[in-house]
Amino acid sequence: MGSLRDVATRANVAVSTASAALNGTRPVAAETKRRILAAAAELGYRPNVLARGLVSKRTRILALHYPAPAGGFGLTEMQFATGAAAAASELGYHLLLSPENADPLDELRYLTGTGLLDGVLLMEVRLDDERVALLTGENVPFALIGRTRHPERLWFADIDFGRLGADVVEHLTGLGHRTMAFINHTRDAYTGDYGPVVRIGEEIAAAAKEAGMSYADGFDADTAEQGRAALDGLLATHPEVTAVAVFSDQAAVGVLAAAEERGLHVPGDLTVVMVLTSAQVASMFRPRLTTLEPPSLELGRRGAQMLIEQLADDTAGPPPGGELVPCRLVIGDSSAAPREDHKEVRA
Amino acid sequence: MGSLRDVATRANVAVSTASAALNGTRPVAAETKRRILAAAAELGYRPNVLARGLVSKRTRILALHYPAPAGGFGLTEMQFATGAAAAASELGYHLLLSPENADPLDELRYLTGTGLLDGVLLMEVRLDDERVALLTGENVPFALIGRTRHPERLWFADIDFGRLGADVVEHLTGLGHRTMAFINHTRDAYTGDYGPVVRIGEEIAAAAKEAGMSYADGFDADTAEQGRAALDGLLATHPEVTAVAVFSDQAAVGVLAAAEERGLHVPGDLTVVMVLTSAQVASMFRPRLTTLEPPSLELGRRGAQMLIEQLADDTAGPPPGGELVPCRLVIGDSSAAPREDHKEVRA
DNA sequence: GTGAAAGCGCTAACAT
DNA sequence: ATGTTAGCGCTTTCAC
Repeated sequence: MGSLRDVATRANVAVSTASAALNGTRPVAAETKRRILAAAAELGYRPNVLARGLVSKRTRILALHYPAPAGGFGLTEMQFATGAAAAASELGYHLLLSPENADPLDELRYLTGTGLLDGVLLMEVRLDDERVALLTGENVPFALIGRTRHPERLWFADIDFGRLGADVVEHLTGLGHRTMAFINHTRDAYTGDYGPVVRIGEEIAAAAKEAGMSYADGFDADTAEQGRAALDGLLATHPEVTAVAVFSDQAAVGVLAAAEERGLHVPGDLTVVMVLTSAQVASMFRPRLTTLEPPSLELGRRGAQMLIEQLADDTAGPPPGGELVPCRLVIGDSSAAPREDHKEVRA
Repeated sequence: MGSLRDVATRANVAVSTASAALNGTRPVAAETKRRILAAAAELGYRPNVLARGLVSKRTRILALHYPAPAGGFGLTEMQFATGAAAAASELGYHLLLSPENADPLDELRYLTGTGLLDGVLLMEVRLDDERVALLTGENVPFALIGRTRHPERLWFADIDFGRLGADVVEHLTGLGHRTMAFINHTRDAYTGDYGPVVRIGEEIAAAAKEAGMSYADGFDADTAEQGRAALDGLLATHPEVTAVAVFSDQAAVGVLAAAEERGLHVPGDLTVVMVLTSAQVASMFRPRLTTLEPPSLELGRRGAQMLIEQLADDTAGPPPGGELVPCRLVIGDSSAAPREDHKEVRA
């Protein structure tokens, strides 16, 4: 298929000269270079990345490592991969998918030792993710999509949860709401240590408090049935609530159903907004739900870019506070001003 | 980090013996082998895949090649990647994401010449996909997720569209419907040559005809607005229709909206079923839509498995007719028997 | 059953 | 500015 030697022979130069001409590693006379490039083109020469990597210790391959999708990935998670692959590709890198199997840590350690990778991008990062210690120990460059509890000295791209909380609250107060509730994902074994579930709850609560809104939470739900129960429970104890933010797509299905069963019109009687749901999915609900759409593609992109940046420049430390990417507010038909006579209606 | 040489030294054997012991390439005395394995374990030895690949010409790396997502990938497309990566991983292979950039064909040719890949998995295959000729010419093993117009001599995994058509029709006739319509994706520059859009239209029409149903199509839609218009147009010319199948998620939003505006109850007055939409998405509609869920993960898995199979056994030709995977019928709240007095109601 | 030696295709000193 | 020489870490003859 044509090796560098063939190119060199055809151009009447030494292999090292051909290499230099093709890579710009050292000066080559214009005429010589021309001959080499011509020979390479005629032969359809493509460098062997294995040979190159073996000696140069750089492969321009990154791995995206992710745990076994507990209950299947959603669109959001998948877009990390697409975004990261696109960014990597644009910068001349390749992205290897590295799903978790039987023994996650062992496999990751193994993979990083094979010389195949220049760095690793970690997805679905948990607050105390063990992969961080492992990669640090192995001295493998890495970056996170998401972040650990203490990401101060790490490269990471994550959602700007602070801003997300503020945006939700601002959207609602802007409409005139003075009281709201948040229905989070439940904290099971998986999500209990999963950053977004923890952070989002904290940040919305903080923003609501700061804005002087009355705030209710603790009615978490992952399924339609739980969502229905959540709204029932919520209205039983907090009948004054005029707006509710929901994290889980499925829970939102139940919330809307429960509202309808009670004769509550959305958004007339109750404003419903989603949080971290894609606009595409939010627009499938009826009414179309307002959502704060996660910047999934962008997070994937930024993660890959940061990792490559780090590879190019060893001296640079991670950006303080990482990269925080805001969500986009996409207003649907599910948010409106609260009724003036709200309390009377419910009474 | 420990090379094979280090292992050999530590075990007091030659490198070739260490290699043989680790790979089972040739008989090694039990005691010798024990020492070698022990040394490898103590050193935390991991073989260098670049060096190995350089000499053996096999890397156990596959690429998943996909065009730039026109309008963004949906969940379905993304799951091909997850499924393929999982299957590859289970069989000891790695999957490289290879998104299309500026010059798709050139890049694919380049990549296959770098010695990095054992084979390529093609996604979003078009009826006359040029990548097939290129890979055939380059003599690179490949498999398709989807298929071309003439896939007879190719390895491919695709949806069983024949069965899909039959399943849709059987579901509807089973409920008592005698007349139906299909709202396909529109055939723009992209989808006009895209297999599923073409095949699904043909197969549903054929199945309906075979079952003696009266059948209407030609009202295609990709967006909610087009979906609304499609139902309006459909009912204007075919008021007798009692059931409609829809391909596009977004179009379904419009179809449901248009039905409601006309005071048509779903499923009481009109049965609506989705085709090739995930149950997860279908369950977000209200009423929950019946759908024939595409076997996306499975297609990804089968594609990767076939490719690996092909790699292991050069002599075997592709399975005749490829692998056809059926969709799963997930019944929601949107399908029911047609009203007895249907014609009177509309009149 | 084991060892010595060659070489995969390339980059990176080191000469000239 | 160009050529020569050494490997990178491994698999694979070929001897013994």
